[in-house]
Amino acid sequence: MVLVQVLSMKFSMRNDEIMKSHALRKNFLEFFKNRDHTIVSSMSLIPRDDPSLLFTSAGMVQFKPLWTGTVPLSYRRAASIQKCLRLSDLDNVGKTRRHHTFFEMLGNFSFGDYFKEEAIVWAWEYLVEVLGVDKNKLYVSVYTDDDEAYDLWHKKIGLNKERIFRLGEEHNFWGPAGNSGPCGPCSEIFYDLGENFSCGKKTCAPGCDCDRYPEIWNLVFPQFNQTVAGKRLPLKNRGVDTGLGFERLVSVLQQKDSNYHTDLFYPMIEDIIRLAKIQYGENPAIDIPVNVIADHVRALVFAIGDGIIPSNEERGYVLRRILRRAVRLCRDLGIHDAFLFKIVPRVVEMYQADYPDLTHRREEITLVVKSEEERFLATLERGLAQFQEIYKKKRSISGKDAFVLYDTYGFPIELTQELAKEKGVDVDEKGFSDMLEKARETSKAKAKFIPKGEWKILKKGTGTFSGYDKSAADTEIMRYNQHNGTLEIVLHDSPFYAEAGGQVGDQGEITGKGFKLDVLDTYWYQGMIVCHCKLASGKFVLGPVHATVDMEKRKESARAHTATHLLHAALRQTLGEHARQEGSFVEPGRFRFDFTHFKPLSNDEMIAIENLVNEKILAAIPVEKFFTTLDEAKKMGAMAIFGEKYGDEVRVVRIGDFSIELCGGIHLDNTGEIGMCKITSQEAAAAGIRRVEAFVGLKLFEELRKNLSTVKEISQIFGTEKDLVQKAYDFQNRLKELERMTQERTAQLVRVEAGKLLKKIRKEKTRVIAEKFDNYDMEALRILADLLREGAGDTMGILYTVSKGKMNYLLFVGDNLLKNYPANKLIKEVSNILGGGGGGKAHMAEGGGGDPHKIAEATAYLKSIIKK
RNA sequence: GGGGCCGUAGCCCAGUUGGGAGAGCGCUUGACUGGCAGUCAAGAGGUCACGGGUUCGAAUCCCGUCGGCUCCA
Repeated sequence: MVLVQVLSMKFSMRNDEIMKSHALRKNFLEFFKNRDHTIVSSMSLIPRDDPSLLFTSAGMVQFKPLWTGTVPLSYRRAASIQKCLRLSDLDNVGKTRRHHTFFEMLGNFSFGDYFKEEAIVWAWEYLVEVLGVDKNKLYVSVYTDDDEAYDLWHKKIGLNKERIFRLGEEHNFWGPAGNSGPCGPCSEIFYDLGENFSCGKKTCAPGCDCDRYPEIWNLVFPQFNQTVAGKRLPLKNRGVDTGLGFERLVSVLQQKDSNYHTDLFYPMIEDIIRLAKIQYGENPAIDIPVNVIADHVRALVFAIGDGIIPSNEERGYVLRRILRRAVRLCRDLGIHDAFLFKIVPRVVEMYQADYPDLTHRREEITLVVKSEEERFLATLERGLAQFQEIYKKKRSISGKDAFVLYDTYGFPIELTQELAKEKGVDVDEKGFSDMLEKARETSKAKAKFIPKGEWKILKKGTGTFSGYDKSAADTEIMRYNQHNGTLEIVLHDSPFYAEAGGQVGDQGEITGKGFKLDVLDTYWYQGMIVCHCKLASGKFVLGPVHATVDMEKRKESARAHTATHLLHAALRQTLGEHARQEGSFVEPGRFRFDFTHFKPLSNDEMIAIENLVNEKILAAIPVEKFFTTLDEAKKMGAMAIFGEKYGDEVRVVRIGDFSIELCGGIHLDNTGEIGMCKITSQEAAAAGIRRVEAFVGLKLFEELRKNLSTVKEISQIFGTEKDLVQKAYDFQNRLKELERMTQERTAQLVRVEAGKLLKKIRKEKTRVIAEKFDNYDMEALRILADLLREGAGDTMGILYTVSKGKMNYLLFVGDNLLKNYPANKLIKEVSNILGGGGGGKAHMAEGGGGDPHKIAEATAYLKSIIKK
């Protein structure tokens, strides 16, 4: 039976159709399905429960807990095609023919089932028998002392010794994805593209960095579990983890000399060269940027498709970097406007058969890419101006300048170098990279909270979540991790809900013999629910513990969470089916909700949505929560968000016939418990994505009470409850009017006063005056001083005012005296005498403080110096 | 999570080491012109993001909060 299947497949591979990537994906999964493997669909690029991983970076990521035994096995063999995103090769992308940021990884897996023999036999069989790959072009490697694998290749497969290489830890020991987890020796299969692709070194052989021998299939034999500290412990379900690089495989089968010339990329490249009006395949200086752009756009499409939005932190930031790198390369091709977004529809078209979700999100992805491109172009423009400024001032660009441009203004170092070259100056590259390195160090030194200490394992297993039905538990600690005064704790029976689906983790306390821990947060880590705790009292000792969830906070969280479901349904009903959830953040009493919609909500829409939500609250509809299969849930019309679940079982939350969603979060039993829901703000979260914030329950009530009491207070001030807004405007206008009038009057008054003083100065022929003005502010004194300076250029004087026991004074100096007696110098002496402080400009200075009785003394001083 | 830069009129921004809140564009009104474009003149518009502190005095200095940009993890 199996044989027939293989033969028929082999036959069909002669057909060109099956060499197309789409057919190949199916073919691979079929092959392993026929060998009793469960086909598991690709996980999102956002790993579900591993905070140590930024992206799904390998096919095995979603299976990690299956080897360590932290999750019960629902199958022992699996095969998958996994979307992956890897940043570690970013700089290699484009330089080689085989590195990518985004790639698909085909893989077959065994968890405590088959081991090296089947893995090797099937891999060989699939490549040679089914796909008809020329076995004379294949080489393999094994780990230094892995004789078992060596013998299998040599004796079982019959491979010549010249074709088997023993390589060291660097090549043939597969470290864990992230900083811990399953790992083990591996055996790789290489394809020889021929001498044309060789680096030409004598040492060039499988494992070489150059393009000649791409590693197409890596067969890993996980048998250790690496701890954070780097210790390797035996793995519970040792097995097999293979990764067949899809792009490389397709390239071999379609007999292309580069991954970029396969049907996984070429249609994009055709678009790029057509739109940019350039020639491809003649000049590496053009080909390489084109290839990289194709790679990056593909990565962007899949990442944004999985709900990641370019931003300045974490995953979003990585995305931003990828996009910006592509935009910069566009400039090398002479493209200065937003361009990448034009390629997006092609990617969707190429991949939608196997990734149907992309189809629904095409417009959104395009828009996100476009607006992010435009944003970066603006950043570039700013940086360009900044560069010109620095250059104009200094005629050179130091490493520090380059770093500031990069670090503060986001201006790529490559562009700085290009611009500097045009100007004929050098950039101190070493100085730049030194500063970057230093910045990296300081950033790393204050790294974040992922358990850093060593896990102490008291009992094997992951523990379970029991908090759907209860708020407290008597239980025991399965493992803990103590580090710098904080404790990470995994409970056997955890009533604490771990952060997921936008709902924040539970808080509460864990008490034991003679100690109490505050649970500050709860999160998922490799299939385990971990409580982040701080010792509140006593001394932490092992033993039975009592765990209590802070139910007040949780109830308010549940209010907010159930309200998001109502809001989601209300948005779709009011705005249309396109209003899909993009993400949410739920905390006690309030929530944020992002959804796709292309313009701001109007006032009417907002009211309609709020009304609908509150109607459903007042209708007190029961909230049902139950587990079922994914298929069954979809049949019921449940909306699935990005969440990925193990196995087939999913949790459904249904609110009458109004809302049905897949959700693992904590919900109320009845919508009536929400109390009330009010949207408090809306804004744009990204292009095409709106964000609203809302309050619910007690927190909303608090807010309302605060607002009402404010209004009441204002009413009391105005003496009426009617037309408060109009009243406020009236007051404001009246105030302005009065201010203007006061100003005018002071000006008049000051003119009169100035006239009097000028007359006095002329009459007395004095050159130093000192006058006190009650109820004048500094503004009036300044105007007065100006008038005096105009009328008497040979005079200086002190004008002062005393109010509330405080003196303020102003020293002015006439134009003819300016040079020899600048006011800002004199005021220091004067202030010394008076006992205050002051400063200002040459013609006028101000000061304050001090003793008014000493004004005579200060005047005498001024008179004394002017005589000199 | 850790750095850097920024937040001033409707808009783009200046504000020189703490001492009169400004320019340009836009807006309103008036004048010239048969009308428009244009020119000239006058004018309106600012809690200097917010909250503390230092000071006789803060847009300016210090601390905190919020928001934007940016680099690193």
